[in-house]
Amino acid sequence: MKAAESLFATKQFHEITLDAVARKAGIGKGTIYLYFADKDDLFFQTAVSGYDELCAALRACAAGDVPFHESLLRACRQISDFFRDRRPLFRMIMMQYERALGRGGSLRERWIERRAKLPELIAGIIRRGVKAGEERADIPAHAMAEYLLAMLRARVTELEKEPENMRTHANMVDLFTNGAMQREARKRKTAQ
Amino acid sequence: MKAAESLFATKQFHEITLDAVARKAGIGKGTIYLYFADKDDLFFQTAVSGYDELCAALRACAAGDVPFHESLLRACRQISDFFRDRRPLFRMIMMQYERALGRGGSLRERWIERRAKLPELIAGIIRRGVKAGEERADIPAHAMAEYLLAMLRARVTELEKEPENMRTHANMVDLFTNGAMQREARKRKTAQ
Amino acid sequence: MKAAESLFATKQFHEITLDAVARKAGIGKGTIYLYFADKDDLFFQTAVSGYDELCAALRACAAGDVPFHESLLRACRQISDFFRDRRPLFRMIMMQYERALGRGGSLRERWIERRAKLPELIAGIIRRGVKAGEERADIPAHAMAEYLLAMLRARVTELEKEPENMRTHANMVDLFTNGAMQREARKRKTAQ
Amino acid sequence: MKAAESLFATKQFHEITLDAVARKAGIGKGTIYLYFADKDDLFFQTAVSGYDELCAALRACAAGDVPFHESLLRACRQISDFFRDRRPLFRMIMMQYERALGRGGSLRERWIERRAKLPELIAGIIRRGVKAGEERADIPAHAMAEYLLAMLRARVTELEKEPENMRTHANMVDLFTNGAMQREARKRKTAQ
DNA sequence: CATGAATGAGGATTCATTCAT
DNA sequence: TATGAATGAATCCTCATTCAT
Repeated sequence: MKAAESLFATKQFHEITLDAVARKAGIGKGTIYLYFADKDDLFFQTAVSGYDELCAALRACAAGDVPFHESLLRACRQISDFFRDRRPLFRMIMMQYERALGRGGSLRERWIERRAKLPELIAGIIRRGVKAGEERADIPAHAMAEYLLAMLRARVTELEKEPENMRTHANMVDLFTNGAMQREARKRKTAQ
Repeated sequence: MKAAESLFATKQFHEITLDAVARKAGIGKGTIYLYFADKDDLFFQTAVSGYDELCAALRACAAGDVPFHESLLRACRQISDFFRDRRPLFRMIMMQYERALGRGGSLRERWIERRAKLPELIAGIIRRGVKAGEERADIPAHAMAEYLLAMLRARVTELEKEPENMRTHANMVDLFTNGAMQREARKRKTAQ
Repeated sequence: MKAAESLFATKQFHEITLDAVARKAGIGKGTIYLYFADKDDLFFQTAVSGYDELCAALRACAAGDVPFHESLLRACRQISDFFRDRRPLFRMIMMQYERALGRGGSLRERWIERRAKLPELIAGIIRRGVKAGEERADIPAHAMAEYLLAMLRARVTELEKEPENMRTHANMVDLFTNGAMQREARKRKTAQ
Repeated sequence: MKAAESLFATKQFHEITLDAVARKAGIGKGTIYLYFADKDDLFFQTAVSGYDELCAALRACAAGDVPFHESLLRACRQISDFFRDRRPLFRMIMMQYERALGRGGSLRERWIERRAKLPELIAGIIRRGVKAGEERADIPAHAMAEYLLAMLRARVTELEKEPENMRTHANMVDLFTNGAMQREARKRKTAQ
């Protein structure tokens, strides 16, 4: 799986041969088929397993008894760092998502189910904020979680080339928390 | 290109044969090569062309002289509707992005350049808000644009199955504008 | 098909590569798949087509207005000669028969149906003999046909190495017609 | 060997994996190689061993002091019953024959030699008939044996689906003994 | 003796691409 | 300009065979 992941750094799924994977892993080609049903399965398992790693790490770090806002910030950092260090894995996960969208079948189901865990973790944190009366309750927590994750994704991909200080996590989470409107403008509106 | 796009609804790039494309398009297989350099090019052109369509439509609709906030909302609706109607195209664009990430080459450059146009359009709208003193200025407009687009993407994909009233555009834009914090909590904080 | 047939002279089905077939036929490997569904199909079609050739030839020669006994002898010669000249084809037909025995499916049906034609031709000749009161009627004509064909097969395979004069067609047909019992013995029995 | 034989009931040689054989036999895959040189050898030995069984059984039953004609009938029954109960073995033997035809090598020799035993046994019985003046002497006994065996084969395979009373052994042996010609016709001919 | 994980040569099959018509 | 038959490189996958345990 590590071999597959590392090769995904520079190539697309259909450009990676199992020959190459086996060579990189230092094992025989047939050996792959002892542990994976086929090429698809290898990539699916790799994505799933990496995803599970992230969730586990996140859960571990979210366990601490920290204030809600700090908790959210830490989770964002954790996720970002994870994908910064393992960019190919990030792409593999996106690929599985792509595949799940395009196609029916049990694979789709399995992935959808797996994928739900990360937003659920974030939603859990947000729910704490809602309970504490700090976060708005008119939007479902898991929807807000998805929006936050999407912003995170944008930070990692589209804003990748941006200077770091233009896209700090604090910055991003502040945008998520306080919104895009200027303070003064809000006061005016509230005053009306 | 239409044939390619429609086939992408249910298949991955490497599962779509040019035979199938030609059959669907009702033309000879060789004919494809009269208009496209190769398979990659066909898909690249298709994505680019669809993307340009969206940008053109967006520009047209953004041209009107509407208040900033309304403008933002309309743009979001436009983009969402476009991709709702042309989901495969959405996936093709994601794929080109994937590809651009993974690989160097002129294709990458060409795509990155093309892709910048949509966020730039949104950033344009946001800048109007900043100038009007309505939007915060501490985060670059194009970063905010990317964040907003990411949220939009989440709405189309991850939240697809959600009941419509949980994820209206108004709702989403409100989250983007006013943030996740509850009003009362904000008052308290401001008061401090 | 000719290439496949000729390669079958010295090799088993699973020892013949499509590479070899294509090379022998002087065509590209992919071309085979334009005309045959897969390797199995190539061999099936080849056997069927050869078999049809034999049947056609046999029908043509059986058309003449010759006395019954002579007719039978000629048919035997025709079949023997055909398979003598095309031994690999004979083996391919046996193989299809093997396959049809072992496995269900439409292939089995198709072959069984095809195969029936040759015995039916022979049975047709025998029936003429029965009608003329020359052949016994207590055994169905097509059963007798199968027995005769089996003897013919033995002549071509098991008795292949035998000196020709020990296994002439006249000889074999005489055995089939008059049986293995000695004349004198029969007289005795009849006399009883 | 039993596992190999039973798998041959529904599959061709090249469709049977040693994995399957080992699983069926309830032993490890490597164990096969302790007793057989390779896959070919396993199937060869299985065929040979089954063939030897048949010959042994036949010899045992032929030993009794029965009239010639009865002896022939019994032998036919014995062979038919044997193959009726062990159809896959029948196919394996045919396969070895096929292989022996197609290819040179010591395997071919070994098989040809082995195979000769069954016709030889039948020929032995027939020779008794010839000596007793009951069977014709103008065709070598072993050729007649081959013809009879071929008829037997036809009964088991081609005529398999036939109603039993159309293809009794008595019937078949009668055809072999007295021939296909009608009694009356023979009288006429003899009278001439 | 028995095992079964590991191997990698080997082969069927696919499909982007070409080119003669 | 359009075609689609022909191509063969490329690749997934199988499975007989080995060998360390």
